[in-house]
Amino acid sequence: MRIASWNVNSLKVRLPQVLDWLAKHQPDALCLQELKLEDAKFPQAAIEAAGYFAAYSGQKTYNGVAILSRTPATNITCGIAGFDDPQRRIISADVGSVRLVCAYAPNGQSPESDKYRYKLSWLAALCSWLERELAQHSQLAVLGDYNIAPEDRDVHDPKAWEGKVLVSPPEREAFRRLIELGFSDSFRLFEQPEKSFTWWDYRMNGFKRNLGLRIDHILLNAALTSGCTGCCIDLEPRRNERPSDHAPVVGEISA
DNA sequence: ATGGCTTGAGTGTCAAGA
Repeated sequence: MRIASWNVNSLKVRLPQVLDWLAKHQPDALCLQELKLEDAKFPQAAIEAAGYFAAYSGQKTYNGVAILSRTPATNITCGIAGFDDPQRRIISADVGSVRLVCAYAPNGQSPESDKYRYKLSWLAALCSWLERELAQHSQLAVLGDYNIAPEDRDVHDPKAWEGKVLVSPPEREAFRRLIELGFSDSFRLFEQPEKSFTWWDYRMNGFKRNLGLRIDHILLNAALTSGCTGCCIDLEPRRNERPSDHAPVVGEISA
């Protein structure tokens, strides 16, 4: 089974690229973040014409998440149970035998910001919720934009980024707590090129100079980890005209 | 140098992203 995650930074703008990518890679499931459109404007017909079902939770202008799948998703739920949040950042569903969680973590803006405090409380709520989800699903994968670069090797210039949002110790600690629930960072199960990133700033030719961060991740529970045969970042869509600033992450699991 | 691009909103120019 092929599963993938992609922050598209506006599904309206990126729809043709998403359709191209689906046709080329034929994933069993694709988790999307930052749709930036309300549900009434979700391009359901175009997705279905491409051979995919869609479960989505959107809002105007900001956030918004979706799970596209070749077979219909079931048991669809939105949000983090017990965490009241108007921001549409989580959608979960069963696809085949696997429970998928599509997540878009808050950016946090800067460590001094109220948005940073919201990010940390959101991550804490995610952690305690996923602990309960792990107990209820034998095969659980959490895919998405975590807005956290877990280690210095996930940062193009660790010195320049030290203490900043996306790499600060409290954020990395929150990511570590997720892993310690019993997940693997599937990308690190395999040998990977140095300076592998999933996001590059639009400004200053960030992609061409590979000034990036690895902030999009596929986390797998133990059962899925043992059957994972690959995880890679697809750089190709980042070279498109009008690209998203994020690249897709693709995982291969036996499920 | 706290900028730089891109998007959505809305039709000026700003908020937000990362």
